[in-house]
Amino acid sequence: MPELPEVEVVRAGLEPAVSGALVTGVEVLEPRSLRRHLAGAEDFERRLVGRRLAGAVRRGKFLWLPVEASPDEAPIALLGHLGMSGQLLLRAPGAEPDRQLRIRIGLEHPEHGELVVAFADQRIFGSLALDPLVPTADGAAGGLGWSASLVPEHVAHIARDPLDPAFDDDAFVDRLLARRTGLKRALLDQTLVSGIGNIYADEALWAARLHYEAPTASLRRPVVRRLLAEVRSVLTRALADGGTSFDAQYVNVNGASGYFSQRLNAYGRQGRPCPRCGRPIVREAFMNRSSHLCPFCQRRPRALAQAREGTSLAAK
DNA sequence: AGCGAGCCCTGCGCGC
DNA sequence: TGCGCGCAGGGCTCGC
Repeated sequence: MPELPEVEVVRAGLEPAVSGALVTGVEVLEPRSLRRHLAGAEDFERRLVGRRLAGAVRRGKFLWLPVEASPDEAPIALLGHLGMSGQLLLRAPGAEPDRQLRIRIGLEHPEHGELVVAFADQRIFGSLALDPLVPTADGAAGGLGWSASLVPEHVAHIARDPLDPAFDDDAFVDRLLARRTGLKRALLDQTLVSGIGNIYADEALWAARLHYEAPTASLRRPVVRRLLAEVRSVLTRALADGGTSFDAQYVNVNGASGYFSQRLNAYGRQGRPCPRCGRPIVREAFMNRSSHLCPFCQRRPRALAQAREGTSLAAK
């Protein structure tokens, strides 16, 4: 579910509440939400309770809360990924349990007093884990929200996102042009560029008038640069609106929805008019998901169209 | 290198 | 009303 803007809203909401807070208790209600913490729930709880959290950091769709350094342990962080339906909520200690509550983390903050970080997740594709921090490959800060050049081990292979000051535009363009794949597939590849999911890929492609199956190798450099600018633009605008909420699945740390769904031009708008040309937006199957596009504004590349015709003729 | 398939899951809305 | 189906903001692993 949540893509970069939604995860950033959550990070920004957590930051003031968790920075400097002591972990007073951990309650694991659903062990499957720790599937990426291989040592299990008991280990997770034992190593987290009594530790102090140092902030909230994000790279792409990954979020982590660094644990304050201890003299007898290598640096670690509480790593979270929301998957398709995960939420991190800030609650008062006595509050009613949230729907699909999986893990509760009790905190004592020097200024804000007692509070609870509740991890709720309908589909259990998301997870929390304690992960060792390792140095970043480029020496720059690990992500947004913290100056240390450290990143959780399980995030080390994830590319920087387009809102990261250390994102290298030229390197991204070079790497994308070197791929032999379809354009949307490349945008969704978190090892090439992170933070983009199905919604913002469709929105950026619509804005740049590019077809999702355009072969990456066929593109010209300025076209890729323009696409990157559109990616940044849509991520930034969505963030300013508090993210995209279609239902109660995505909410900020206080349980409130974002408003960017009202500004979507292509995603989820099949059958409705393209805001640019008025012709209907269509939905097509793609990677066991969907792509939404305006077939007029976003023409299928000719070489690909011919190949398709060839295939269908051959099939007859 | 890249891709498709399979897997990890729950719950909602729809048509019958 | 009940049931089956398709659908959903993600990502990891494996075999080809």
